[in-house]
Amino acid sequence: MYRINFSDFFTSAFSVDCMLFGYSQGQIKALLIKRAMEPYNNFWAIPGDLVYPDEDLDEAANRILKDLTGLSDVGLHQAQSFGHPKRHPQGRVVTVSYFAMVRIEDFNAKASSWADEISWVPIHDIPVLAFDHNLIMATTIELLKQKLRVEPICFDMLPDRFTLNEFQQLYEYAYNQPLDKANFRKKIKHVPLLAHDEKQKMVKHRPAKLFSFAKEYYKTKVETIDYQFKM
Amino acid sequence: MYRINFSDFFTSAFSVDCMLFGYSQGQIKALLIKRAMEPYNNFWAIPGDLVYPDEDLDEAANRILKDLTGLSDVGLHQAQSFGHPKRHPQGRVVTVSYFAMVRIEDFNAKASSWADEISWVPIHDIPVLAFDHNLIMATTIELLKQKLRVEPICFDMLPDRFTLNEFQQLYEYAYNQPLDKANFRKKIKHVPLLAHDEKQKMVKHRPAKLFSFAKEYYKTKVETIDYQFKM
DNA sequence: TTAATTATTGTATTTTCGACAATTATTTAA
DNA sequence: TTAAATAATTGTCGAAAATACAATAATTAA
Repeated sequence: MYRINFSDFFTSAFSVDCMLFGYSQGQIKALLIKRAMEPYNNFWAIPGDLVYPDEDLDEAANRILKDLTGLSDVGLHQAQSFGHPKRHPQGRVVTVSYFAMVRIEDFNAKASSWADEISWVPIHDIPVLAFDHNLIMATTIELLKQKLRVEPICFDMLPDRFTLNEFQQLYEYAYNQPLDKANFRKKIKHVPLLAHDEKQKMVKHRPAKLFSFAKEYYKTKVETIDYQFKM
Repeated sequence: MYRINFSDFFTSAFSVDCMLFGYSQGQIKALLIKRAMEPYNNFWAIPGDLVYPDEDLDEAANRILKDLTGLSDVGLHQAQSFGHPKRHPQGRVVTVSYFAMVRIEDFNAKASSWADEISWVPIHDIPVLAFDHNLIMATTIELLKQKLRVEPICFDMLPDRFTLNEFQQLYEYAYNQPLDKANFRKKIKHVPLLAHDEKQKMVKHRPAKLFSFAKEYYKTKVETIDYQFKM
């Protein structure tokens, strides 16, 4: 075991990568930015930034989110950390990845100083990305899918009022397999939904009833609802 | 938004905290070390170390594990990262926590340069720890419990040959609730176990049959076994 | 040989799963 | 105004799984 000076350890930086997921047109999409600087100029990338010396990781993730979208008070989930010594060409940068779910329609994500252009890309069609961002993306998408099974976080992506079919289609897209309508409705019967009188409009067939997620009620009852396979 | 020099970001260090879990006497235990240096001299802590400049995170975790126990080729799971600016009194240190499951009987963990003393402590009786290690411990234990539901990792803690009761008691301790024997056996009927002719010895009652986990078989079949609640 | 102890297996009821069928409400085109 | 088309919604039924509880079997210790 070799020894180096204590101070030699304090020569790295860390960053936070902040993945945003949304749902539109039957697809779950991730927000990508086109880099406007070296390294990897013009590559698509996950939005992220270095963490400031006096910032906690969660704070940094929130700052980036705010910068990019104007949103605050969004539920951020920490995913994995990545630290290959060569992952960043300009020095040792360990990155912590976060993800959050948002309603794409609710706001206009804005290209900030670090990006020219942004784009919502279906998670099944992610292009080649800068750095090790393809690895980060793939790992984080797996985590998202796991959480979708266990926590009712999909409602952060759905519009405030949604049809049961939209709800179902989100899961169909995530797991890439069709689900039976009738059975899906039985499975979600313990998820607290509010039924509205309002119905779908502008559709050329029988309109579906609209529902919304009873978030407040869920919070008080969360302990008693079992979303998880139990051993 | 304030601006600082690029080079000012490269002033932090990384550490890896490496939690070991084992199972003995009906309890899931975590390995703690008693620190033999400042800061937090004489406090119990999670074994960990700074990451070397040319090391990947996983490598560092493996190195620590090897140092501490002599073991390599142990399945390490990354948990969460923690980065409060004040979490370490001597500078900015972001830590990535890992955990692994081992058989306590299989080896003698040795106090290394950084520790006087080590101890296996039941996860339900963790004392006050150095740094923010109580937070790290609690978070990681939750993650362990989650993984126990979803992946057959408990066998890394059990002896090579175990009784079905030992298997069951591990889960009872983890979730802190009694389980019905007959029903437990039905639930695990799709877990690939090898039954041995050998039986328990030195017990003052009818000896139980011994089983072992069919790891190789499991690896080939893992795709088809569903350990998880499916939406 | 018997009491004590724990392992192991079984049964009966309820609940959920999974595939599919039937019915209902609405729009659009004839 | 009516019928066809489309999709929403609800229902049925057998199979499988979960749950509660009971019965039986195998050992040891006295």
